[in-house]
Amino acid sequence: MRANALKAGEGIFIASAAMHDIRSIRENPAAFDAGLARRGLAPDAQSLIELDAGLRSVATEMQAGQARRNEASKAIGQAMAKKDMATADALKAEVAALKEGLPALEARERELSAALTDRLLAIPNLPADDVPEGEDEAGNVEVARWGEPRVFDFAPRDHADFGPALGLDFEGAAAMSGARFAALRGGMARLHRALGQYMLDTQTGANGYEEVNPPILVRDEALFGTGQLPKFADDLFRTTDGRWLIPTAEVSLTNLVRESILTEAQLPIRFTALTPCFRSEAGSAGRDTRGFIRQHQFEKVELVAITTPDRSEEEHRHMLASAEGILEALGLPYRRMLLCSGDMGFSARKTFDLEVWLPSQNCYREISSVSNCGDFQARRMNARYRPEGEKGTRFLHTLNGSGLAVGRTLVAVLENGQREDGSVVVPEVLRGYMGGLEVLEPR
RNA sequence: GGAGAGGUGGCAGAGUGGUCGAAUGCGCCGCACUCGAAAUGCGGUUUACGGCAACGUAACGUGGGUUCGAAUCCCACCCUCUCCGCCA
Repeated sequence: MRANALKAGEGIFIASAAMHDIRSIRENPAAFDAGLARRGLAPDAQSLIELDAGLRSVATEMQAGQARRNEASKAIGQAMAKKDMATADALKAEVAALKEGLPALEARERELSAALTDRLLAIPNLPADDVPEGEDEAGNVEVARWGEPRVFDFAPRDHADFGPALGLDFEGAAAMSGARFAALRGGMARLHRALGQYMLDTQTGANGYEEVNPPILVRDEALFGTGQLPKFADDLFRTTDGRWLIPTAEVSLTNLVRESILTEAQLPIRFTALTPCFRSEAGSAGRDTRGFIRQHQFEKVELVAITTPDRSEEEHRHMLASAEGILEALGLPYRRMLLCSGDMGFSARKTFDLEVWLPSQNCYREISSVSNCGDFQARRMNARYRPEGEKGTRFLHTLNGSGLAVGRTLVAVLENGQREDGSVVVPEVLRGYMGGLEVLEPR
């Protein structure tokens, strides 16, 4: 039992309710419901539209009342300026009567507006048209494969078995922190560091991402913006002062543009960061309990792109290539999966997962997830840009992906590079980061 | 942690209960003048929501409250700055 669930009224509810655009739902309810259906969700448009209609009728009535009140108040001011107290007092009495029902209308309007916002905040992004139909991961489509899984002349072992001899210390970490923690020691720590540095250097180099060292403790608003809240509070760690540990640097990097209006010339913006990530893993009891695959704390090099709608597909491809390049440089076989409508994360409209080959499990395991969120997060964050030669503003598109998860990459390097004697070959591109070390030997 | 100051339009900056969505300056856009430019003059220049429109409503950090009426008064929170303390 976790205590993270936001109590009613506790959360920060974004004032200018953007998220899903109620106007477009109103104009095309069938398309909205069809999108929900692809997500495996029940139709909701009808009920949202009724709520919205109720809200607008109350709002109209409220505004009419306010208009009358404002008009009379002005007249009172004018009368008082002329020292005509009799008229002023008469008007005051009149407005007082007028005002009878107004507070109730205002309260009702607030209530309905908050209710609509709450409903809209809890609805996931709708899948893009080219996302395949499917209920769960069985519906994902393999779209590419790179590299040949190595043929072993001995039975490849699980990293959890041969890792400890190389400095992967589960017991020491468990003694102080509990399950799902590990301490890396000696060459293992350095290999992990080398991986992170190599990834960061590559993303900031040829791939054009700006390095950021962001906060990893954030407030409610940030998590509402990227979509972890309000629905997934139980997956997160919360501090005693009400902040949250980020589950991914996507939160920190994307929120860098919250509530801002960018010029088209500033785009695209590409951010990368190497940060610790924290996840409660509340819903994954029993899964991946052995080894370094699923930890409460892990490091990840995150990629985030902020762009215009017409360029977000292109940016998605670039991000995918940026993540895949790391796997290829490390010589790790992987496959690219296009996630089906039922398996995508809350904020995504289209996601590719990269899965790396793990010989001990004889299968591919997720090591990166690269998503185009369209304008979904931008609406929640109120992040806009000014199109050149146009008057108003439009919502940005945001994308995020791992480039890559450092801990899982370490696992892949260990397992794919293991030798029968329990040593591990250090990939060539990392050797410069390891003082030229070519092989990690058992201690 | 203690003490103090402050958050107003793209920017600077006035406004401390009444025709204030907000003076003035800068910037920006248009027009005039000019061969052209500068200078000058005139006009314009926030956003969101509802409405076919006329128009209405809301917004002066955020959220509440007082009042016939709030940028202005009260409460809470957020943020910035200055000084002191502590600290990697």
